[in-house]
Amino acid sequence: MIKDLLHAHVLEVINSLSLSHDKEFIIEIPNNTEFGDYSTNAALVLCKENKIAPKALAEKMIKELKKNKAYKKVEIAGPGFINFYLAPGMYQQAFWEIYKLEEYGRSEYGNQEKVLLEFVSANPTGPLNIVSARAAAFGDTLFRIMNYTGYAPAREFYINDAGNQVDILAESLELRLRELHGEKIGDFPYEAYHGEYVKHLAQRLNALEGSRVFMLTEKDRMDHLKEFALSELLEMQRSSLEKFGVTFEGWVSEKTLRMEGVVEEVLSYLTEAECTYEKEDAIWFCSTKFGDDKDRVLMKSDGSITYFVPDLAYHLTKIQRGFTKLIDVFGPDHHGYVPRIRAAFRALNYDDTMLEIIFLQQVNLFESGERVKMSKRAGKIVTMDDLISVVGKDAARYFFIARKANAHLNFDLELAMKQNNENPVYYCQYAYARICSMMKKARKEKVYPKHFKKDMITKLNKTEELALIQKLADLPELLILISIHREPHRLATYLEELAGMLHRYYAKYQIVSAKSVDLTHARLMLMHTVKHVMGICFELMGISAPEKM
RNA sequence: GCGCCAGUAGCUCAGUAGGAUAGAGCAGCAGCCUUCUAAGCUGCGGGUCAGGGGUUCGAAUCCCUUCUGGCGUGCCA
Repeated sequence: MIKDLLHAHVLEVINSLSLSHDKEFIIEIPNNTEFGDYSTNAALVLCKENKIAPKALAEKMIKELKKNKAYKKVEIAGPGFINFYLAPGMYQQAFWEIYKLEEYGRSEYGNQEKVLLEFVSANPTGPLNIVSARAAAFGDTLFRIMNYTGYAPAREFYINDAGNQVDILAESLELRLRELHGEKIGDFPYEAYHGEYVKHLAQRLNALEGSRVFMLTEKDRMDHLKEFALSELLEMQRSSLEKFGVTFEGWVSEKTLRMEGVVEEVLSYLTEAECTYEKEDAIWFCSTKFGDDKDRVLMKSDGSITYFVPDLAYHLTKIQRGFTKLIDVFGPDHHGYVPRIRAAFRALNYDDTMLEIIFLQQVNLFESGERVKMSKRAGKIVTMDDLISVVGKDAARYFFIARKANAHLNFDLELAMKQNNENPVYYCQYAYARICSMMKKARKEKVYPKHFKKDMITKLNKTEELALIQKLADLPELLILISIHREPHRLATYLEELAGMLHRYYAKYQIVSAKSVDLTHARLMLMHTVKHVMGICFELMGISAPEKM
């Protein structure tokens, strides 16, 4: 918000000097405090189009800028930067604006655009693993921040409850069930699901229905087993996600889509658009005409359809439901899939820029320095529930949120189990708890003001205090940038920086002191606001804000 | 082979509409608790931003190229 004021002022000066300004200049906070509180590259950026040397231009602008008394100092530096040193009054004014807002940082930037965020969408053939946990933390946090910045986002989980994998699941369950009834089944098939959870499912079904399933015909039995396994596993996934603080506005079932006939519809659309052909008894989509590197099968030679068709149908329903931005959060193994979906959008005359895919890179699991390969089929996975019970929801969410999407992520189990302060979430939460503790003390010593008033602010003039205010002032713009670039990890960085400033401030100054009540009031007002802003950040990340630790 | 993503301190990672002396946490070393919580603070050490070239006032960031790693390249999902 301070940046906006400065930007407007610089623009005003540019206009008053009748300079052309086709190129965009920026206001930034220099990483070295010697270069002022804020700085602009305006003279460097605009010198060419105005045919004037950068330093001369900067001097000219500074002369005008200095007419505003809100600056302590405005000076030229380096090749032509203009550095601003603000008088405390400007920070204090900004602080008052921040203090007054209940939902500080909320904006209407997104214009209520309907955005569909699809993430996790794991096969319902087993418990959710660490990779899904990463997707859940990422997608949910992005949802919260977009919502806060004026978009109208919705979270959705696509349930892959039809097709091959589910059949294999049912077969695996049947084998375990037979085992339970004393049948010798020999080696468990390689393709089948080996995880312990299948045994648990079998036990549960056995307890409920005994051997009744075996009376059914082959087809009825498979359908029954499928239905049972799916509902159990889906519920398991839903509850894991809920424990992780993630809920979805929608759960869309592939099976349901198929029953509604949407899939045939899509096939007919593609055929009408003359984008399909028959080859080797299969029906193909000529996706190469639309930018894919090979054509894709829609219907296999055995008459069944590929995964692609219902998934495309699903994406089209998103558009039909009025969403104008479709964001898919995918694992890295799906990137080869994107060109064909885009191709289909183009083939059907949809704007494929509506579709945006975010790739989360994989999570590499380590155990005592050794890379562990995970495989759902082989039953070797670290589940999301394991993760939550071992490191806790807050630490786990933070761990995933704090890293940008397209970076590989190394996860060391032993390290996580130590549950030490390796995870910076404690650093942030501790800062919050410390503020609460100060307030408690202030109340106990009866120096906590009934109301915070504007004139208290003038006592805030220490470098550290103004720096804290500057940091607070940065949040609204940051949240918008996070929404635009889909980079929730930057909020974690912000929170760590804010927490660090708080810790240093705390160590250097006595906040609560009965000897100087006015100063205490002013500082408590600052603490109150920092706490409030940190609370907003925690909420946006789905992490709890502890009153004490 | 082709395609996508990545390579920044001992480790895990920030920094990207190009900005000034590349940052943080952990680990290491040395200090700081009779005073608001030491899950904290202060200081020290630690770097050829994978290598090379280019673009320009200016590059970790943009372009080209080489190397290394991961993933993809199913009538699987």
